[in-house]
Amino acid sequence: MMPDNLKRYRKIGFKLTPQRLAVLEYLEGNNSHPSAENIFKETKKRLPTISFATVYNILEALQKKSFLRELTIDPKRKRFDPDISSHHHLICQKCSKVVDIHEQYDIRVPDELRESFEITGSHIAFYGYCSDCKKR
Amino acid sequence: MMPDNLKRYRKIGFKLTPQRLAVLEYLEGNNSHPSAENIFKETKKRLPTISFATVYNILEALQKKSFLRELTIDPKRKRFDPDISSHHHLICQKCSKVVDIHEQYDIRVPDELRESFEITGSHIAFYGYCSDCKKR
DNA sequence: GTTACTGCAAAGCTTTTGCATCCCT
DNA sequence: AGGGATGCAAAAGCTTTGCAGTAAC
Repeated sequence: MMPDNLKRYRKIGFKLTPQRLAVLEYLEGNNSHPSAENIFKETKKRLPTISFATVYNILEALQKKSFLRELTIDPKRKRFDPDISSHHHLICQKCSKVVDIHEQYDIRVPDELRESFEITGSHIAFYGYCSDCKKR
Repeated sequence: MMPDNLKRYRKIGFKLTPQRLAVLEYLEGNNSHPSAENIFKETKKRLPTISFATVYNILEALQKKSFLRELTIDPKRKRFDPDISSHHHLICQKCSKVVDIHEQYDIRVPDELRESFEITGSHIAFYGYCSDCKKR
């Protein structure tokens, strides 16, 4: 609970409740790409009364404020990423581990499509097997 | 029910039941990226007794035989694509319409990661608003 | 005749919602 | 003080499963 972070959290522009602080602190620098359940279970350790609905509320609020990104990369569930810088991901098809890929790729939508679609972003999903899983 | 297709369907190597034929024919050349519910409702028009469980069974069987691809691009539900050639997609963030992007992109995972991960594939998701939705 | 598939209903997960209470600002 | 956030429980999707009956090969 370093005061530096507190300062940043205030800038999000929403009420800083203990629940929100718990989620924010859990997400701080977290690159595990947790699911809502992961976040619920971990924050529950510090704040046993927190509810699932509150966690979902907080996650949605953080997304609206652009402090959190929802990943559509795991077929089983939504994953969340507090790193909102432009980057891509690699997911293990067996254990669902997700790792970051901070690499710049030159990907542009063909002009024909640009005319009809207004593009807002892009994301590359790489699929494979992590070191733990590839050895069967 | 053109005989040409029937021939191809036999090569899939599974029992050709009326339910499977209905799904296969619905998917034939279909580039609407339907959800399981779409597929269920459409095949039900021709085969009113078909059940949801059967549709899911068939979709899973087709994936195992590599005749169908499951898309993890719509946050709300799984989408299916009978086009198994390597290509990418663009999804409307408002109406969830998905369109194909058959364009070659040069995307490679950094070497460091290649060492630990065994890469099996990749997919680019572009996000935006389609012509119907961008005019509010 | 076998084996695999279907249909039904029920269950399993993940995510959302309504609402009374509470508490951050 | 007021408005927004929480917690609970219930519901709402989407997807999966078990199993008895059935049909494709």
